[in-house]
Amino acid sequence: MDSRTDTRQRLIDSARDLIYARSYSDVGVQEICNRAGVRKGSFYHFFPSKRDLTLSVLDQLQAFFRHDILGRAFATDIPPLQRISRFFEYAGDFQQQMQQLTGQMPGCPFGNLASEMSTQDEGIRLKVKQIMRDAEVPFEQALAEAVANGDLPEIDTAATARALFAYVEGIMVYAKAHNDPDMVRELGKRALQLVVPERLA
Amino acid sequence: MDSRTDTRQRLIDSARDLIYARSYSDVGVQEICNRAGVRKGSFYHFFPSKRDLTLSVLDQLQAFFRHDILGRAFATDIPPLQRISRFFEYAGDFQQQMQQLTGQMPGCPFGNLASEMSTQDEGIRLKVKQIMRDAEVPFEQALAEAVANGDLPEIDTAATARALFAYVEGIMVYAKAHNDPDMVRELGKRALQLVVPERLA
DNA sequence: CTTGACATTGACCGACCGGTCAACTAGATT
DNA sequence: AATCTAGTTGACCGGTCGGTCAATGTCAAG
Repeated sequence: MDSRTDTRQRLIDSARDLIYARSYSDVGVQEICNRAGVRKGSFYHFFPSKRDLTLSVLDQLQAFFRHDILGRAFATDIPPLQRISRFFEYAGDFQQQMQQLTGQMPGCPFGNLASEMSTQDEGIRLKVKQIMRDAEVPFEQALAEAVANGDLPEIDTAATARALFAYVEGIMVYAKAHNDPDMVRELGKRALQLVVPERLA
Repeated sequence: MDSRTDTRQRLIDSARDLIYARSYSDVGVQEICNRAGVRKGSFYHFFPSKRDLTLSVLDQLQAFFRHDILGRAFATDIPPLQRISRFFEYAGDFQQQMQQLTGQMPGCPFGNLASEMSTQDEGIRLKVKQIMRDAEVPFEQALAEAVANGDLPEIDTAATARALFAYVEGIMVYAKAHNDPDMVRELGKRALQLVVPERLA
């Protein structure tokens, strides 16, 4: 049981690192196995296909994102709107760490897979879509709390949270193309402007 | 000379269609040649590599984007801020047309390649980065015109234009993951909120 | 009519693709 | 000791990868 979970987990970790650093199509099953120290035959004992492994990778990435990024950013030790700003700081920190480790800015693993795979694999698209929807929740909760506090007028918190997370994804693509993690923080400073409803013609 | 440009152009068109619909790594040189009706040997007469062909594809996509999307959206027949709103309408229209043709929402070809290739090919990354920088220009010009008109207070037009185009990219990723072109228009309605500088703590 | 440049062809390269499979090992259960 | 099961192994499948190359075809300028 121990070696079972261990081999399986090493395959997930290996695939996560390789696919996040490059892309789904560019990484082969053999290479994933090499990095995990697993023979290819064993791979197919644990996963029916490369695609299914990728779905497991997404599950674990979502768990990490939820607990270590969203959870920390949206902790209730500061006022709700400041939590949104803190999320962009943490996202920038994370990208900066990745760049120091690898020399590259990998961007958002979910956005990357959405861009590459949405037209090719409906299962992956739906999983990424659900991850994005779940990511909206803490944004919406923070907005609702700000409305309750009187920090914000009555707004459509769901639609606003969605716009905020779409902006997150765009910042990641933009910063990745520029290979510049500082852009995450710089562009993130404007995020709160998306919060207040239409004021311009 | 005629057949030269013709074969070369057919290869560019074929690669554009295939890579935009799927991804760089998933499309092979042989498949590009098949669709173009060209033998593989001829391919390497016109392009030193698949990568170089992709750079040519990007050049032509940029020309199309500049003239047929940005040019029309930012025409001066309406006030400057309305041109920004019109851009999102046109972007949504284009994605909807693509979805009707193919059943899929391909998103932004530049953002797609940025996500997939930025960590893998510096030449492609730099070209996409430059395309994005160029795309900011009409946004910035419209903002400057709005400031001059008194429709807008004095703002950092360059930084605001950048935030707007990052938002564009995010909308495309988000709508692609949802396979829903309507999201482009819905989320686009919030774009102008990014325009006015900080008003919230 | 010849020359030379461009264009085209198809065979070929080694490597790799995702995936399959029968045989084998090891450890727990009876 | 015999049985069962999960795990492991390495050979193997047909097909494709990006790219090379020498031979051939085409056509216009001299």
